[in-house]
Amino acid sequence: MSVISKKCKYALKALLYISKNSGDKAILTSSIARDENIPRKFLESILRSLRNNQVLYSKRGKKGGFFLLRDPKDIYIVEIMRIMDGPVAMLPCVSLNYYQSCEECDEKSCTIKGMFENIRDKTLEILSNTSLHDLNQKT
Amino acid sequence: MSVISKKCKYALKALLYISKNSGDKAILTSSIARDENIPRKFLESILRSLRNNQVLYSKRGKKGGFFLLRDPKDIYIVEIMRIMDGPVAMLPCVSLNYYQSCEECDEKSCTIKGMFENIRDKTLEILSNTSLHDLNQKT
DNA sequence: TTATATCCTATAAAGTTAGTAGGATATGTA
DNA sequence: TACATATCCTACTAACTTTATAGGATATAA
Repeated sequence: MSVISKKCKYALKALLYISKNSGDKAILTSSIARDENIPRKFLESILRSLRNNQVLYSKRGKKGGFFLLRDPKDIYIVEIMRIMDGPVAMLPCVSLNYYQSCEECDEKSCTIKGMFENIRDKTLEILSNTSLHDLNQKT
Repeated sequence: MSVISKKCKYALKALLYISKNSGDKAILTSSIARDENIPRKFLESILRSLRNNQVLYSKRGKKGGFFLLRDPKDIYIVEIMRIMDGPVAMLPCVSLNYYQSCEECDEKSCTIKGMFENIRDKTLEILSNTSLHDLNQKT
């Protein structure tokens, strides 16, 4: 399957939620979990991972929670997907950020690579040019 | 990960092999397995599945093997990928052939669907217009 | 000092992937 | 008919990934 993981989907939903609701107050894991129907403990680890990757900033204790580290206009979907799910490409040997060679076939004479490179480029064009802000503009 | 399965990759390689080498003789599983470095028993089940889905025709016994049921110009990659891996889309709720609703979110107000529909369309445009014949033309 | 939130590690159930094993069945040829 | 050959079929399995859950440690505001 070429389907993204729930982890990735939850991450996107959570970031859009934070992006939409953040004023000067920190956003709580529990609020996101409640409003977006995401298992709280699972969400916790997702948010922590986004923090470890410089997407979110967090504050512990009372009045704690999460903030975006950057403007929603500067956070592109491709970054989140790579953090959560790894490669965007459909073949590891065609991935820009997570390249892995095929053991069983000779890449030079491979006749399917080209097509998957095209798909990768079309996909990246969209994912790299869509920000959290863009998605929150949708009605 | 949005990576296709090995099963799917093996299927594509096998079909390209059959497409390239088929005269009036049937193509043997063992030849494909040897030349394309695919585990024979695994390949057997892949080819059987392609036969069950009207892509291949098979003959048992001595002088048996596999043939394409259609002209390589009429077998598009999208068909093979759907048989082997199911949905092409990155979200089940955006899949044309394997639609599944999201339980946790309201599809009407979902702000990420649109982007994934765009990616789906760009991807399908390529996969639906590339045939086995097209890929075998590549050097 | 207390309530509240994140942080961290470990664990686990379920599902998927990537095969393997062993034989049943069909078919061309001598 | 006998035999070699190739697909067909079912069942099983090891490894890996996904999707969480449990239980507490740590930090912070009031």
